[in-house]
Amino acid sequence: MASKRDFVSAQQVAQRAGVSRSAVSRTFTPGASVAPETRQKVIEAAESLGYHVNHLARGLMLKESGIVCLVVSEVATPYRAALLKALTQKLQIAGKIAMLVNTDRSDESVGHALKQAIHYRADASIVLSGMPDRSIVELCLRSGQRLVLINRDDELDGPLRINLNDAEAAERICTAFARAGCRRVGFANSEAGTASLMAREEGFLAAAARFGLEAYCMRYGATSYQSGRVLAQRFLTMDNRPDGVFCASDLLACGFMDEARMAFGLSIPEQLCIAGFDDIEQASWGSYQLTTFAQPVELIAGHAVEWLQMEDVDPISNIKLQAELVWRRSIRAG
Amino acid sequence: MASKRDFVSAQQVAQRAGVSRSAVSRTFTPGASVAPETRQKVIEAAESLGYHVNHLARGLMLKESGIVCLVVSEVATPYRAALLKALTQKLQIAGKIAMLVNTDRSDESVGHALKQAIHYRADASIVLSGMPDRSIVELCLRSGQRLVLINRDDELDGPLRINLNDAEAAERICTAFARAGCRRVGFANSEAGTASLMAREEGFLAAAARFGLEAYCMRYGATSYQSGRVLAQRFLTMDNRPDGVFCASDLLACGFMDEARMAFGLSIPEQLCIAGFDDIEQASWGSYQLTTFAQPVELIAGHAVEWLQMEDVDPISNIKLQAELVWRRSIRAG
DNA sequence: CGACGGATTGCAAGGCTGTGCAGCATGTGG
DNA sequence: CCACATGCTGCACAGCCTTGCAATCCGTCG
Repeated sequence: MASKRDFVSAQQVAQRAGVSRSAVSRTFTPGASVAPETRQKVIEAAESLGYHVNHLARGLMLKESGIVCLVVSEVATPYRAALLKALTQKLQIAGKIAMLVNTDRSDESVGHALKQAIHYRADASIVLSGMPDRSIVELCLRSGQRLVLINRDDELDGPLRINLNDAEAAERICTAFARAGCRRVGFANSEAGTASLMAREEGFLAAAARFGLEAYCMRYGATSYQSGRVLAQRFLTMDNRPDGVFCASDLLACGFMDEARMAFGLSIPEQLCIAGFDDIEQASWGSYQLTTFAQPVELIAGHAVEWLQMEDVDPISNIKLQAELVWRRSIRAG
Repeated sequence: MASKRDFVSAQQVAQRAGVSRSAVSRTFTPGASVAPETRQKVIEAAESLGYHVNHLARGLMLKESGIVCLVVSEVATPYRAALLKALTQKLQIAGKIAMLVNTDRSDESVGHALKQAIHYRADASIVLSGMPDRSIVELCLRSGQRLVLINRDDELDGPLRINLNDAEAAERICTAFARAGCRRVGFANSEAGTASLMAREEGFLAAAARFGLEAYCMRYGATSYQSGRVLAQRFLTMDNRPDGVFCASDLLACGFMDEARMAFGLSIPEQLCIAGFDDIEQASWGSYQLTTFAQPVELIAGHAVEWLQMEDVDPISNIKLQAELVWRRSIRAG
């Protein structure tokens, strides 16, 4: 196969157009000085030969590949997929191209991903999952690679860190539960232990304490639909089952709701109030009508990509965005 | 920013290790002849400097970039996201890296995507959505770029074409409906007009005719949950509403079910049988329990990636895979 | 002890592009 | 008609890597 590889080079175009190779290069470089006539000849020759500038060589020269590396685990998850979509779209508009690296959430594999980014001299990397090792982060920064961490810890300096007001959001849910007349509330979390997940948990429990509500917290498995069902089993078989449960993510919430209805015959929100986080598409589906906080996916992607294009950036850049409450029908009105 | 760009090169490693640049290169080329002692020195120097082979330059030399371009629209859709995940994983295992290009389903934008692939000298492109122009396909092939079309038309020669037994699957659903005692059946389709979608439609209608079932067909909007609801509205307000509906995709089916239950109070499968296609995660959720055909996502991805790695390939390569029926609870047992 | 073979190593070419610099032609103004 | 500014163009180099080829080194055998 490799033997068959035969792309047309600027050299050939130049020959065909009867000009120098530089002229070809300049034709495809915006702002370069080329006579309209020459440009025309070059474009025609390029067209007929099917020439396309080699971005590998170009990246080599300019030290700017145009590649942005997206580091993600669980791509198929609704929230991740939505964010991925927004990011790739904005990147394309900005003239960048997205490289996708799948990780298994282990920090080690995130490191592996970032090494790939370095291999391809990516202009930047955006991390949606896991937490890279400090040493690798430094390596990236040292080689002039921008880094964006979305909903990650914010220990490290250098990268842009985009986070949400998780704690406040949790507090608002707690308020809503209180207004709905809930007495005992619960927080259903996964064992992922992400910074944002933990912030929601702490925020919720703190608020519950302030409201004087009895509060329980449970963690189980991955942040998935299945875990939601298991958590429902555990919560709803308690002696004093809670009548309001905040799930750390919509997937958990969907699983929780299904289990609550089918295995326990509970009606939502009459007998049990539920809230989620993310506002994945399914949260709006008829069977769920889940009250939840919407991740401002477009905004996140927008800020990330905008930051990547800025000339100079502050070594400590933080962006805090607001997750907006989407009121549907899984919590009783106050 | 670009000014700050400063990756360490093989030159510097060589200097530090006190060897020639070739030695460095050979150290990182499997199978090359290097003395263990030299290799050790090089590796240490590389480690301490944070050297990583420049895949841009390497791709330039070898005429093999290691990049595979994935052309997708509606990335956030469950089936697409699942396929994307499987593909990126298999590609990573094969030592390739995935570039993701978002399209808007227009053939023109698919062309744009493939041009990006050419720019970066991708080893191959995998098209999951839309249908590229013949001229661009030829350009890709001419430059030695492999092409895989998943669930697309199969007019063009050169690319690998992976398809499913859509028609047979539709037929089996029709059989199941007949066994369940359905009298009037319907096919709910979107207006996307994809080859696979149309094959399901035709297969279903043909089978219905053979069974002597009254059959209706409707098409509306995009292949989405919302369209499913609209289609349900239209089907269920008919004078002679069907009692078995095959939805062209699971998303449509989920929307259809929700609308049927909530707006029409129908119980499934007692009063209405529903089937879908894709077996997205939500199809297995408690609220749906949808009987559907499973896209063999892993197999599709496996075959695609395997084909990419083959030495020589046939100009006409077709792979036909079986979608397996997943029996849940949206069709009455026969 | 000399020759020979095998393992390593360095040199230099080749792959493709962008761009500073100097030369060229052309046009303009005096 | 000449001096000068202006706008294009081509040359050559730099950027980083892989690899064929020739040279070198060392061990071993006759």
